[in-house]
Amino acid sequence: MAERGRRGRPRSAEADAAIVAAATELLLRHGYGGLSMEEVAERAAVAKTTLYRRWPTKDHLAVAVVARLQEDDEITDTGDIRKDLTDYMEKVAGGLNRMRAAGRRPGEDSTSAGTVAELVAASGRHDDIAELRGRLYARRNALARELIERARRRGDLRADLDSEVLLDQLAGALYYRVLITGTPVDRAYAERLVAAALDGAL
Amino acid sequence: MAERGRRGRPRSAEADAAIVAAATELLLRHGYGGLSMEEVAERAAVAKTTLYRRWPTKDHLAVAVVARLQEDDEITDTGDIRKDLTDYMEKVAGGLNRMRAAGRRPGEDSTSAGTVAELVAASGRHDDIAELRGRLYARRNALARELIERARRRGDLRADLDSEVLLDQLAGALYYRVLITGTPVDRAYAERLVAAALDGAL
DNA sequence: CTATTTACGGTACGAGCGTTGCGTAAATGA
DNA sequence: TCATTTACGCAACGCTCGTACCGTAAATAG
Repeated sequence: MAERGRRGRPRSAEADAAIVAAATELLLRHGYGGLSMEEVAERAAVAKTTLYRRWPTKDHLAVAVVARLQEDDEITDTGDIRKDLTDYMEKVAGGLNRMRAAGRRPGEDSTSAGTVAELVAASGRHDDIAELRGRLYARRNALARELIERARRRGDLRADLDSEVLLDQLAGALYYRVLITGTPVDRAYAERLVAAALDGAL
Repeated sequence: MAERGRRGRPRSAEADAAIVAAATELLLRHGYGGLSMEEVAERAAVAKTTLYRRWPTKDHLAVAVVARLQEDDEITDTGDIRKDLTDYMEKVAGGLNRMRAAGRRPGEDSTSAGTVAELVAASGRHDDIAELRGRLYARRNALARELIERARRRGDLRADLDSEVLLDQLAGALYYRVLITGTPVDRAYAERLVAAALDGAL
């Protein structure tokens, strides 16, 4: 049986599930450094070679785990561009904060970006991960851009708007705070951010 | 002789210089992954323990190397806030691009952030590095904020300006492009960025 | 039923980070 | 001069990532 046309012994779905479960548990509880391939193999009751048959490196496994945790946030368009952008920023911030919380024991290491930074670094180490992440961001970006475009056509935004830079500013500020400054981001900050971007500094 | 009050054998300044030189060479030529502690020790003609006596981890050594490479860019105030901010952004981008180029052979891995991302991750792994970087950014941030504050008092910027968010937007967009998007940043982009931040989207 | 193909488990290994222990070298203080 | 203190070189080790090899298990093709 198995998949039509596939020869040989099929991959074990149980192993898949057990590995991902163990890896998720370790990553969330002990952070990126606490995610040990040998520990995952032992907890999943699987040989280490079985891990590497599915994911070529620990980075790839970690990316797979985090990708599974990120529900793809839809963008809502209520017609109020200020509210829509703020909601969108809040969703992005939520994803960041969720990763940011991984592997942190209370009181310890309270300002670092931990897992988020490790995943960014993983993109730098492996071209295929960078490509994957690029596609994800391109898709999300395209959605947000449509939102902006509609608002612009309604006349709610200036006609000569640089939507690429606008999105860089918005998302960039969030990532900058989480990754570089180490400050958490909440809805209040998202509101200030959107206000600044819309109203300008002059 | 040696330092007044210091007992025992003094640290070798030659060793210091040789280590930093070897580490810089390796980091720039082969990137973060190509920076091997044992290779550094061998090239510097020094025992590995001598490295670890000075820097507790490879991350710390790498940070020291990069910090030495970053000339501290002064912020100039010509009275034209648009120009001053653009110049400042260009300097920040220059530092990023310099690190971004490290360890990349032509044609290979052309979109990643490499060393920049690894250093951000290093901040997440070690509290003392995060603190050090925090101080550096706070200092730089304070200078930029003074620049903005002066412009605001001149009446060149709106009175109710959120200068914290403005700087997050500007620097954030640069880091976002380099780290997440993988796009290089140049003066033209800095101009678009400042224009968008000053003029607003409405 | 048999041959082929692919997955699995287990072990061993190389490479790199970081640590430990020990004998030796270079400085200071009495 | 001699004890003390700190740095150095060297070798060995434990840990983790990732790879190689091998015998075995589970599927398909004929």
